[in-house]
Amino acid sequence: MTDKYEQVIELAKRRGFLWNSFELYGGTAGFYDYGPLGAMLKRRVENIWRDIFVINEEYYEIEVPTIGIEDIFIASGHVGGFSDPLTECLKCKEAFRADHLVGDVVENPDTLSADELTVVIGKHNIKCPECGGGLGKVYEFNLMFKTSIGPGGKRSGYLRPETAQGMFVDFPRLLKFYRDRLPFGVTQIGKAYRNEISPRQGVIRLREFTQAEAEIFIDPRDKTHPKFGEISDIILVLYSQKGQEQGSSEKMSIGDAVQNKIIAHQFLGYCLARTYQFLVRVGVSPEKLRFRQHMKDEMAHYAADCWDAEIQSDRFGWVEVVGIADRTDYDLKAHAKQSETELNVYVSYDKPIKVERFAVKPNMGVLGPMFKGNAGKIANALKLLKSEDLSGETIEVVVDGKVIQVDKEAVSFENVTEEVHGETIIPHVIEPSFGIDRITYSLLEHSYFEEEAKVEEGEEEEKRIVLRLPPEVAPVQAAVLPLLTRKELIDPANKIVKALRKAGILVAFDDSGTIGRRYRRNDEIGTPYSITVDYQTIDDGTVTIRDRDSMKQVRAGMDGIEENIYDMIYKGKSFDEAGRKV
RNA sequence: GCACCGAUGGUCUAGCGGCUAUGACUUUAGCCUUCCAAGCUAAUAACUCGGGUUCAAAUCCCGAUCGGUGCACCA
Repeated sequence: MTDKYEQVIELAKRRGFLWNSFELYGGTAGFYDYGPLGAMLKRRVENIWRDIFVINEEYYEIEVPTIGIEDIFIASGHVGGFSDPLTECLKCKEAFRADHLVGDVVENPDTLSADELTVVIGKHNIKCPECGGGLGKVYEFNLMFKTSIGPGGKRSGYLRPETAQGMFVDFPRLLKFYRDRLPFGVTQIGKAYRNEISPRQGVIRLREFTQAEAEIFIDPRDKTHPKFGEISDIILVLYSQKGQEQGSSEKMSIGDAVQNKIIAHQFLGYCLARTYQFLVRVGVSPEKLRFRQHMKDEMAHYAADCWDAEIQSDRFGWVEVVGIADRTDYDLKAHAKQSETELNVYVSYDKPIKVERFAVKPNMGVLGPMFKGNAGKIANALKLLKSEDLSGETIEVVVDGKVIQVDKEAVSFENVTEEVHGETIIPHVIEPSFGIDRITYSLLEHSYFEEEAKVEEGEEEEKRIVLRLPPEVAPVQAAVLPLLTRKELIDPANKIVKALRKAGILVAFDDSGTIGRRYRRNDEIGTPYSITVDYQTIDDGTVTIRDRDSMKQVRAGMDGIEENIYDMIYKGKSFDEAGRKV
């Protein structure tokens, strides 16, 4: 079976985009190398992501270690949730928590190691609860790569299973950086690691992969977005909870989807729109892209709403490439608890509100001489009393476990009206999380075309492989080709190469083989423009520029060629404007 | 992790116990060539790894690794 995955991977290997890591030693599943062209392609994808989220949304990028300390992942739930001892039924293959199975026969099963659990299961002859079959050896199931920090192995560390936690942990610093105001966002592009039991599907499921994530901290009472109007007309294919029950997706504008409560709120809708724009810009086909809402039972319990961007691939069907979730205040609360530090924001009201409050005022002039060193503690205790505590003849407070009587003279109290200017809240987090490797593979697949090509009538059609990458992401952006291997053509070609490089364009010079072969070579790696130097160049200083997709050519001046090409790549200048038709 | 199938130059492939291991494409050097791959000459380059059977293993057996598919797991 030759499917598109195979064709794309074959091309990727052959031309230096992507291949299995450690091939020299036989390879290891779940790891892929990006070759010279692949690394460049991926970097360009990341830079477009930066353009959208870092530059245009002003969600500054940070970089934190890929190794995290244990506390972080205790808070995030990865330590507890991702390290269960599992055993499988040898007959029906069902997997079970081994510690749960031995719960009736052992005091504290969670303290036992996998080997010990295996022994217990054997000794008590515990069978599969489903079918009564025998159970296999118990193994630890933990998605995180564990390591130790420093000598002695006393401190545990983990390779992060997602980049998100680093941004939550830095919340107090980031809040200061953004001058104590909501909303603000922060991003990170980096590696994450999951020790998958059996990674399959090539580059789709990796043990080491690149995530681009944004964590946007917003006021939970206001989930509108100031720029919602810019994107509310964008039409997306939505595969909502309801749609999934009915088995159908629908096209709908983001404005309508938020209006009809299909998407929970504006902020989430806004993120969906920017995600759509990003994916299409890097080369994903819009007709092979949809947004699927998580079903209630698959959504994390804390999440308010969650949508995945899914891309259709030839072999794997719909593949999740982006997750966009409203994570509420779950993460900040978890880290606040684990670190015993408040993680919240003081939010001012538009107008101060008036609040009536019962206020106790201890008279320090009396309390001081009376209680000396204890006076401060007693005063604090008094402040907590309610009006009924103060109505009796004597006032009693408890300090350090002792009941102390305080003279009424020493305390005054009244109802006061106070102005309150704001309150402390825990922000909610909106998290768009991108799988860069999956996106990079997907755009390769969507760009890959095999077609029958002929330039002129009467010629025989021949197979042409072409990667229709957007010029902006193409790893090689221009090829400079002397028509023949002659010095008088090579010299001007070298001049053009220099000019293009100076303009920041990645350019490849190629004078090997016939011109046709060189065009094909460049088609295959997605080079959008080829510049050919011929004998007319010597006469009148013009060259031909060939368009990868249409195979059409225009004639344009050698002078200013770098600007000409640059504008086509980055400024949307059309190929027809680049020169005179030939 | 289980079951089944597979693994030969960069890529695709022939090979079914006995050779110097097919062939094509690619690549490199040169020739030819005035715009869409394969005209000429030459060169480079492979049996996944480890064990076993045999006089002899790319070929048969066992194991490992990697890849594919199904189950399980995962998002």
